[in-house]
Amino acid sequence: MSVKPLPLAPQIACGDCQIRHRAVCARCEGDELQALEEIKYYRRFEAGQTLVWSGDRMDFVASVVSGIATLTQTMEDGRRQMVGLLLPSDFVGRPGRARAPYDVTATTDVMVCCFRRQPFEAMILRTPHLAQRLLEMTLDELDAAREWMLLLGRKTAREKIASLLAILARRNATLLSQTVKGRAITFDLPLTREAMSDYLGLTLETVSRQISALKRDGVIHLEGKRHITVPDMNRLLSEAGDDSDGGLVD
Amino acid sequence: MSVKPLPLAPQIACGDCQIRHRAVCARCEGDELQALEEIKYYRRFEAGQTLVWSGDRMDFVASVVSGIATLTQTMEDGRRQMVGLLLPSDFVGRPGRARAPYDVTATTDVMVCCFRRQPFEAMILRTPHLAQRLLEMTLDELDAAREWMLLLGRKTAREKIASLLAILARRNATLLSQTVKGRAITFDLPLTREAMSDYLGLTLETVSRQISALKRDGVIHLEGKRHITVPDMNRLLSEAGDDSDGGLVD
DNA sequence: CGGCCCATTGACTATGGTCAATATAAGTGG
DNA sequence: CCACTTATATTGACCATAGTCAATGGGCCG
Repeated sequence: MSVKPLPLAPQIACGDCQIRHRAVCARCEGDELQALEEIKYYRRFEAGQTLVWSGDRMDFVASVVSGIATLTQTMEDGRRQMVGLLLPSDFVGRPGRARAPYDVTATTDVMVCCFRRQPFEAMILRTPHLAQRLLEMTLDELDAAREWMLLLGRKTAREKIASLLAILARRNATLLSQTVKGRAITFDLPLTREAMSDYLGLTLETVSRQISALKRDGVIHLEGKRHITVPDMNRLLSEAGDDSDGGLVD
Repeated sequence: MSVKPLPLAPQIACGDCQIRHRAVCARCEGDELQALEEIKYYRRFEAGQTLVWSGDRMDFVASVVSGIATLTQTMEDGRRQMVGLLLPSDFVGRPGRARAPYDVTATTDVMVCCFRRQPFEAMILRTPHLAQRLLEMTLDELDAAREWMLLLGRKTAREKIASLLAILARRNATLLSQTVKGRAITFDLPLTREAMSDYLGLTLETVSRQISALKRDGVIHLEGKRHITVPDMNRLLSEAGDDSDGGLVD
């Protein structure tokens, strides 16, 4: 794996930032935003690079600005489980904790907005807006983790794949503010089969077989290995084992 | 199921409360504590009772004072997955959310300290200590949920059981401030085989078989159905698939 | 072209699930 | 007090789902 020097990350003003209104900083204005501006710096990572290794010292916390990263836990014998999927605006790291408990890996090219940990921790204590937003985001992550526990513990391989595809399709639809109802949805898989298997608690062979099966059954169409079309979102959702419109109404 | 009127829950002053220094209220003093005192009330539930049904309106948030409760998700066809185990000092409910996303069930007799939701939400906004403590607790829960994802996605049935027993043993040891190293540990299972299976993503038959297997292999001793002795904690931990002393050093 | 990575597919196996019988303990009511 | 019921747990026989191991295919890049 060749480690090329990365192009220096551009410094973006908070006011111009794409994730300004969804990230930890969402509720900060004026002085508060200025204070964040002073302790932040950007970093870029290429697809496949590891941002942090489990057990490493972390001197920053960060927001994902663009791209997708994953949190994974690894057992001694090599079994791996992804425990988080980080999308733009998601938060990495924990105030008050110096060591990373998971590997953080870029699955696409990723840009993060890092805040030096010490000043950020101090800021949390005196900036209620920051703590409140972080609380809200953490509660959302907890909900997502619990949804994932249901998937890992009780869903079949086919349902697991359908659930993942549904999440990606929904996310893509909201990004493009397409309507999900009715019309076909199209997107690119940002994950390899192996990453999907780590996420779903399956082997990559099972992932591959189930994707083929969903294709055979017309639930999805595939172009190449990564480009997916979902002709009928409700069909996909019912394959996922959720109530047919559960995730859409909300 | 006969629904007896429960004895009225006693009103305890915050100063006398067992969980005073571990619950959401831990960092509140003086006026803040007084404000909490004014919006709180206690409720008791018997083993087996449901505190809240998924989808119900919840007009309070709460701290578990004593006993054990569970959070479970249920699929339409009845498959169930426990997504949280609530021990004394743990928090139930989410500020800013009116409907419960999970069933909350008492597995032993339970006492909770409820805070009326509206005033509690208002208090979060103006009491940084409260928001900060809740953030910390939520981050801990998120870590626990992620640990659980590794278990659900990647561990074998035997490892799952050993992991659960290890958690219960450790918790019991800390409660009694016994040292975990060396000497044998003894405790009662607070969960039925079925609840264990819901927690572990297994069937109750598999739970039963694996407990029998651990007994046969001398990893645990059983008296009756519920009383467990762990002669060698390190043995149990290595059966759980964690590094042999991972959870102890900390 | 050759090598590498990612993905697919097949044959076989193993782990845990299903269905069913039986055991055990704790009530409940005659 | 004992028969009866009910809830909880154990065990066995069989089966299905997903895992393992291995061969093969298809892009992409040097």
